Amino acid sequence: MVSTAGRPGDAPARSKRADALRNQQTLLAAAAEVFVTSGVDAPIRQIAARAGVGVGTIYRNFPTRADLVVAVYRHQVEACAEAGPALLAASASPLAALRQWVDLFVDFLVTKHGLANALQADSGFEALHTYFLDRLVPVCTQLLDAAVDAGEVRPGTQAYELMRGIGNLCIGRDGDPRYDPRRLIELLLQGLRRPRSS
Amino acid sequence: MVSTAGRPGDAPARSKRADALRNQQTLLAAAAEVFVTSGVDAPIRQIAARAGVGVGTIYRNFPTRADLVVAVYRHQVEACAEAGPALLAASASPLAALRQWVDLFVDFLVTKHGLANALQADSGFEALHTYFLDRLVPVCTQLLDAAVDAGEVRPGTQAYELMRGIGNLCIGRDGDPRYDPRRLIELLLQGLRRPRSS
DNA sequence: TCGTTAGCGGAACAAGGTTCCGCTTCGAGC
DNA sequence: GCTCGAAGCGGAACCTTGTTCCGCTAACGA
Repeated sequence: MVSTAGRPGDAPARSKRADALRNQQTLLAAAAEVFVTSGVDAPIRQIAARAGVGVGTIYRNFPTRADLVVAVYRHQVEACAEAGPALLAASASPLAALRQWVDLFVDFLVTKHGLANALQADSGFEALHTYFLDRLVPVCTQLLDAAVDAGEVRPGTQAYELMRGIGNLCIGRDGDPRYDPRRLIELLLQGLRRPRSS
Repeated sequence: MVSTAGRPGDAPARSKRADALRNQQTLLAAAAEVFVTSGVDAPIRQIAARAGVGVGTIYRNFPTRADLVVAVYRHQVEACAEAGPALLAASASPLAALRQWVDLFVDFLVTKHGLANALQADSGFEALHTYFLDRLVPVCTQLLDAAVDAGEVRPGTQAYELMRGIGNLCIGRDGDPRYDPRRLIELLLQGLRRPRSS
């Protein structure tokens, strides 16, 4: 059920046309965006349109929806992980970097929660989950520590706990205008700040 | 979102053609059967066909799928509750009655689990759940006690626990031939029997 | 530069949801 | 018992989405 395309890093056995590879990347990015705006149940056509490809191309690369969701998941974990240090280097302050990173992370959670649905009882889900933790907790820790070192954030919060809290805040929203997780998460981040005085 | 038709027992505000009322009952029974065999996501057409009505009739009575599922749920709880004493009176032994009742209960669980999905974050779900407990635990207790009194079943098991166990056994099966909850439940009931000797 | 073929787009088909309207039948009033 | 207004019905028609298939395009090895 899981895509047979190699894990990031290993060269595909051989032969794969350059445009096909490019398409796959475009597709992953487009799917990620559409998942965020329309959920993981978004019509295939919508994703195809966003990516500017035909639906056939999606089905060729990802025979089932679960394949696509898993691939996006990996892609997002990777992107999120790489974005951490990059944001830290580029941002004016570590807290700003953390905030931007959390924003990416929230987008990613849509896919993650959709994944849980799409895979249901499928095994291999746990493997993906530990992969996710192993990869992202250190990144979040790095951002958090930097913000603490810079004196922007009070010490004493664990990355795992923060990520889990954010994850839980993102549960169960479905376009309900009365519940916007991002608002709450912003509050959470505010709460993280080191008190002005003291 | 919940059907506006009155709860069992109260006369509808006024005027409701007899055939319409009859149809509604037929529909509930048909939907329950179809839910058992095809799950709560069964096509509307299939339910209409089973009931021998047009799809329009379903939409008129139950505008959304959730309405239908909720109505079937109530209907099933009621049927299950009423079947308890009836089976006890009609069966040769209390254990046989219990066994038949559990069979009804398992059918009902399909709807119940489907309901949880259909309603998701919808409130009112808890209300239905307590209604379910209040109504059925006493019935199950009665059957269980009768079987104990008849010496067919060892004492010491609580109805709530038994029902919950059965409920949990019914989770996550989806036509997988390798997992048939009814087989396990049968084992459970066997385990309930008073040891031959002693 | 050429030929092979991987890969592409999207038309065509399938399946299910939802709406709508002309016909049927109920049942209140007489 | 008969009449007639309208409640209620069935199912065709239409819409959305999933999935397959095939003729065309263009990448790339020779």
